[in-house]
Order: sequence, then C-alpha cells, then structure tokens
Amino acid sequence: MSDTLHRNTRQRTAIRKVFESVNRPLSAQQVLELAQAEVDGIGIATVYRNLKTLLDEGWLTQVELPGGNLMYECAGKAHHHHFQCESCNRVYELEGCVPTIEKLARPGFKVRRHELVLYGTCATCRRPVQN
Amino acid sequence: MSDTLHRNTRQRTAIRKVFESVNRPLSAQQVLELAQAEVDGIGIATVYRNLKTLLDEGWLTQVELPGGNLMYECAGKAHHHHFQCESCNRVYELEGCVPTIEKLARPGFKVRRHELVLYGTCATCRRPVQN
DNA sequence: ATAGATGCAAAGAGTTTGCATAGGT
DNA sequence: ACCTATGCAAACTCTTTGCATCTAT
Repeated sequence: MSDTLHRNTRQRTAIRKVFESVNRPLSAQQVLELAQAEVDGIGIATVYRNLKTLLDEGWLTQVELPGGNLMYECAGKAHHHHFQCESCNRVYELEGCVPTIEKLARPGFKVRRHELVLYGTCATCRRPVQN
Repeated sequence: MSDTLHRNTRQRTAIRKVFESVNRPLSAQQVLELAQAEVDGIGIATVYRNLKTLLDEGWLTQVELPGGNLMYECAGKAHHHHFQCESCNRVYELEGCVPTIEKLARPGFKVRRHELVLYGTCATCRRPVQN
C-alpha cells in the first residue's frame, strides 16, 4: 500500500496541514471541518480516503478512544496516553506513563501493549465556571 | 428513568441470565446470540432497549473498550480493568489498579475516571504453542 | 495523455426509533 | 383492562465504495 505513487492534491495537503497545526488527535469530522477552511468543497469521503492513505504511509496513527469514534494523530511521537474532556470532548495528549501498568495482568498472560485514557474536565472548561 | 415500573418479560429475564452466567463483558451482538438460545424470536432492538434499561437501573455498566463496540457487564463490581486477547478477542477482568494513574493529568485538569486496557495473548491462547 | 484523486450519492455496519400488537401486572 | 415491552422496519450515524469527472504528473 505504501509503495503506491501518491499525488499532492490541495485536499491532501490541507489535511496534513490540519494535523500539523493542531497538536491533538482529531476525528474524521473534525478534520473535515478544519480542512474546509483551506479547501472549499472538500468532502467527507476524501477525508476518509486520505486518512487511510496517510495511515498506510505511516504518517498518521489511529487513536482508539474507548466508546467513541476513531481519532487520528501524527505518527512518530513518544509513547503517550490521552485525556478526554467530558464537556468539550477535546482530546489532549498526556506525557509519561505508569511503569507498573502491565503488572496487572494475570500470570500466564502475555501483555503486548496497553491503552490508558483519563476522563474529566479540561482546564479551559473549568475556568468559565470559576476555578 | 430508573423509577419507572419494569416488567419481567422472558426476553429481559434471558438477557439478565446471560450476563449472570458468563462472567465477562459482552457486546450487544453477543448478548443477542446467547439470549436466542433462551428466547427464540428475540430481536436486536429488544436487546438494545434492555441494555439501555438495565444501564439506567444500574444493573449493568458500559465497558468502553478502545476502537471496538461498546460492551456491557454486571454492575456493582469492585473497580477493575480489562485485558483483551488479540488472538481470541475474549475480554478478561483484571484485579486492582495503579494508584498513581491520575497523576498523569496536566495541572488544572480535573480527572473524574479512567479506562485502562491491556492487550496481548491470554493463557489459553499461549498454551497450544507450548509454554 | 494517463492514472490517481475528488465529489456526489448510494451502500454497509451498528444503533435507535416509530408503530401496531403482544403480553405482564 | 391498562400500559409497558416486543418485533419489524425505517431512520440515523459513521464509514466505505462505485462512478463519472477532474487534475497532478
């Protein structure tokens, strides 16, 4: 898949630019809305197709947030997790991890990876209602 | 919602029984298949409606596994997390938690809850391949 | 000029809802 | 008898695909 020749269309360029400017995971819908500021008639199918292409190229990674839609972020970042605001639904990146996390597995189970998500209210959403 | 009078239909009883017999989270589709052994013509809409009712009653809780469908398990269990086998896709419950987990949040962020999922190979799937 | 990319609309999965009827209480 | 619950099908959301057209190379 990643050995196919790809063209630099206005749409694909705009989508890449969106991810480079906002440094947080985005859903397909959010990508569409942000990309529409750049390319007027861009459609949701184009967004999905480019998300898939960029995943295949290894430029994006999928962020699997529990329960919600799939989200996407630039690849190549250090191991990290996410915080989702239950008020504005925005997703933030967290630094670091908990080293003992894989110790929770039962004996005989092989842990290959883990996902960790914190939920709550982000600093921005807390402020309006006073600290 | 939970102050409404509910009736004990064959369907609802079967669904409850399914959760009581298998001690692991189930998707709506899995509930349907298991409940069909008990009640013949049960439909998917009934399953979804009852899952919602049982959630409202506090008898079930939603298990939000990343990327996949929502799953459901009996409520009232101690705080715990899950392990998903990447080979058989079965979900296991884990005991305990990591106490420092909410320290990962940025300053000013209010953490209300967290989800943690380990992925790998379960003991059953490892055994056939020796060890 | 050629072949990949786009936009639109239709098609699929998963979930929800409207409506007439069945069935607990 | 009353009124909730059910089954069916249609509606809805999110994602994918078919097809004619456009466009980067």
